[in-house]
Amino acid sequence: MPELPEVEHVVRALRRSVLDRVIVAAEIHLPKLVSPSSASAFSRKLKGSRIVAINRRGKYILIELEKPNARTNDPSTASSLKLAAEQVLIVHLRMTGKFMVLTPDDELPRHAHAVFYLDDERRLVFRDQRQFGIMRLVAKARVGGTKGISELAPEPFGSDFSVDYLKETLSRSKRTLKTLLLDQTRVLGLGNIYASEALFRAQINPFVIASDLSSKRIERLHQAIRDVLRAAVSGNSSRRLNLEDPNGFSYGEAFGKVWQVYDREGKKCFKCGTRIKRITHGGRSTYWCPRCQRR
DNA sequence: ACCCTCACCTGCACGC
DNA sequence: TGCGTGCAGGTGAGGG
Repeated sequence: MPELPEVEHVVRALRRSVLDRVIVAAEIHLPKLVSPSSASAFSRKLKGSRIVAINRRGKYILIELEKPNARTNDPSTASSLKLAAEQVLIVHLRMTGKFMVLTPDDELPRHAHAVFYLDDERRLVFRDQRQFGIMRLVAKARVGGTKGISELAPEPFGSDFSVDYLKETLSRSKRTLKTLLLDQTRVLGLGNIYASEALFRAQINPFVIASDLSSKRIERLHQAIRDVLRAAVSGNSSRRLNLEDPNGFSYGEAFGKVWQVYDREGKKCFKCGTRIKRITHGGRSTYWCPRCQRR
């Protein structure tokens, strides 16, 4: 149930463990994972592809693949490598998607919806208990135009995500801050945990209407968003995600970490001692300190 | 154009 | 023990 920092950790772990490997075969056990592509077409396209880069855009994982052109029995095309097809495997983990790497002796776990056989005998497995995760295969040149990715807000650590950008964005919305922070087309990278955490850090009430926020508070919120995400990305680097260790650190329990407000309903605010509140709307919980985050 | 509600799934913790 | 309910870190379709 990853937000941007957890996805970043998955990306780094994938790089450490499968970069430069060739996918010699692929099995898709849950057709809707790759819909609207068919499972067989998807597997066929992946087969023979080398993993040449692994990146992230928002919460999407982008696995760049190169597949040598199939017509290698033509002796006149000695330079067939130049014709390598560049594809990108786009993966979104949604709530429960996870990657793991299995050695030949390992048994396939439950909910293993995709299995990629690598050229070193290992298998890269995608598990997803709730089956919300998605995979798409697109030509490299078309990644930026892919629905879902093309609408994303600027990367939170990039210069495009400026105070001015946030001011402009908030000024045009009548939604509450909590809702707006979850909208990846406005502010990128936060999920339900870090949205609450960022608002606490900025000492701003989650139910304030976006366009009502003062300049001073917008600046605080901007800083808080970056601080919260940065802390989660770097704070966990001491414990690396290891896709090959089933008992190892997984991002779900990443952080034996204590949230400031998330999941702390009824507990004392670390700052002022007031009991943390929670309400649910639209099926999502929002946590806040009614004293530190007054309206 | 915007925003809200619901749907997509499985599994776990809880109360009766 | 079993069953019902609510909840879980994300998004997208569909409708107002």
